[in-house]
Amino acid sequence: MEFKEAKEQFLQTWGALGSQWGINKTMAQIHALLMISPESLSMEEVMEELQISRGNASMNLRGLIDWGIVYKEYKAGERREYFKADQDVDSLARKIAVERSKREVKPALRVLADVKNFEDDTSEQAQKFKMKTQELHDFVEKADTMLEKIINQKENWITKTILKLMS
Amino acid sequence: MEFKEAKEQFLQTWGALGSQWGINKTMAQIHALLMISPESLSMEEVMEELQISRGNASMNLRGLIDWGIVYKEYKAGERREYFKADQDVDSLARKIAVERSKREVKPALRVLADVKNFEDDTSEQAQKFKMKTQELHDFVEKADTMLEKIINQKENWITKTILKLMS
DNA sequence: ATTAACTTTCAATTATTACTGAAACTTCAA
DNA sequence: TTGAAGTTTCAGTAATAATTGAAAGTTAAT
Repeated sequence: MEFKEAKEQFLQTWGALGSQWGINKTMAQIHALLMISPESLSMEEVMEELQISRGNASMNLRGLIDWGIVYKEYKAGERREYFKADQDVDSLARKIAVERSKREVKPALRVLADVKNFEDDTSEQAQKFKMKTQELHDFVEKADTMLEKIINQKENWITKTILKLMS
Repeated sequence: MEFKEAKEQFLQTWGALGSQWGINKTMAQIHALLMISPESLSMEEVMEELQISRGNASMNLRGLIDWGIVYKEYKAGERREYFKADQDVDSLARKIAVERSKREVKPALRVLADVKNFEDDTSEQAQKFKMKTQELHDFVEKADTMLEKIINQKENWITKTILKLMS
């Protein structure tokens, strides 16, 4: 395998992994590309490497910046903007987790908490419903708390977590 | 809010949460429906409650059975098959995690491990690439290991994990 | 062996999500 | 203040994923 080919395959794989875990393919690929590039890249270069349109590149770069894992860089005397990725893999994962919790889990929790306040209904169905939604709410809340605790350990959170779990 | 309405909203929300986390909407909804039903349900009943087609119901029920979180039940003297969900929320989450790791993470790991065996290339690009893909591989592997450790704690794995993390 | 009750399959359709490309917008240098 | 270099926006289009529904398949009672 040649380097170029390896790079290609890596970008593909990372993109697929990303889209399975809630980041869209292009976004994951751009991030991966910036990760492995020694120098920051211009939008033009990103478009060229990944064979994507200007619009796509622009939107997803902005997305990455919004998520706080990619930064703009201005080179002296250059008009063009350059982009570079946060080099720290840990912080990437941490940011994704926080973001997804905020956007998806928290709103769902609100609904789950609310949904058991229906008008009195003593049917078996209604009683079981109340019980189960409560259970699900508690479960999701706990899982979310766990995730928060894990990612809030500064530095090497994965290693630290593994160690603690072995005790 | 009436019970019927509450149930409706719950099924919607749970479906949305599911699809964001890699189970398709209908599958998540069927599971949720079975969770809150005091009795096991026939395919007919599932179709009726969720307003979905026979094909959809059949495919997703099978999917749930494949994932090991829903079971068939045969009632004495009845032709029809009934379905019931695993009542334990914990085990549901555990099974999803295992399944996704197997289907998505493990294959990606193989690629990440492989991708640095390209023919000699001493360019800065290639060196950085080797380094970063190694880093990503180790990261993903660690995260996967962490997940395994978490879910392998029998009973109340979330609670146990939280406790350990507080130490 | 037939048939009624039920389940599965899958080609066609529909819904959802991502991507393109060109026009509009911004910025800065002359 | 003009225009060249660059970026953003977004309506239209393409790609992907989920769903339908009808036909084929299965099962078991008669």
